[in-house]
Amino acid sequence: MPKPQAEQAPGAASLAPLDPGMFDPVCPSTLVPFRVVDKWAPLVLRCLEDGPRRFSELRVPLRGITAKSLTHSLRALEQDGFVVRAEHEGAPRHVEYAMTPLGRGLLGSLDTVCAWTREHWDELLDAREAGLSRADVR
Amino acid sequence: MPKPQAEQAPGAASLAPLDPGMFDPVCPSTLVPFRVVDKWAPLVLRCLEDGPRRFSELRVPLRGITAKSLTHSLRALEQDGFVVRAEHEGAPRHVEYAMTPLGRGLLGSLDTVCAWTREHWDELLDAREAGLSRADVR
DNA sequence: CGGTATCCCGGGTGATACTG
DNA sequence: CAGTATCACCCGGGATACCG
Repeated sequence: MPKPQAEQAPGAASLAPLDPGMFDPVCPSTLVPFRVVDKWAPLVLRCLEDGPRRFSELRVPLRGITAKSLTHSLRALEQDGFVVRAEHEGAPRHVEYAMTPLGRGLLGSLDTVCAWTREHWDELLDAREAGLSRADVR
Repeated sequence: MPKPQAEQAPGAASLAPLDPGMFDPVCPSTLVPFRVVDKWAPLVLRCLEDGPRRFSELRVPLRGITAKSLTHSLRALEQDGFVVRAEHEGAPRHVEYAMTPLGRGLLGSLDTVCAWTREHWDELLDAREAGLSRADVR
């Protein structure tokens, strides 16, 4: 485990200074990069997979997300270059969000995790059940 | 995007009911499985990569983690079957934590994300910088 | 050594209302 | 339609103190 970096406040996953190459055990954002830690961001990204979507279109599959949270995630994803915002003219207003190549790449790499999860789904469930019953005993 | 499942409180990532195969846009835990959302858990797992470690040994690389948080993460990882706890006898007390095959598998799949991150590090930094300066303008 | 038990704080999240 | 503004709440996480 290389070089535990000194002064990195954990939790400052979003705009923290970043250090290439090195694994910093204190900063989750190096392990699970950037917005992945965010509650909604990965899901928002996923929803943009098949093409650009409008604000209100995004709210449908992400049931329960508030406008505020969606705005927040979109802004964050935009700042990190995973998503682009395009404002088309006309009334009523029309705004579209789309994935960038970078966003697509991130999503792709996340897919391998998803794939692993699906592959080992039964083991995961079993292990958890076992873990829970053991917790009962204690 | 298949079947948005009805009643899944987002945020209940840890012990929520899980649905195999399907992608549930409301539950982050299907995209980023289980403990990955947790702040420390992935890092704890990472620290166990090279072999079993004791409680206090884990606290070294994870600088700044409190005993409470470490305990919490370890318990969670244990419950989900990613880690095993072994209590050896003798005074002073001696407890060791080790990865299970499942844990190793999860970590492995996470590694692909890490690899992607490292590969695209420069792009990530550039994109973010661009995003930030754009944020200034607004 | 390997933890618990408390207290406390900040922010992430939601609910609701309002606006260009 | 695409958001902002405001309030309010919960709880993850840290600090500190204590225990077997």
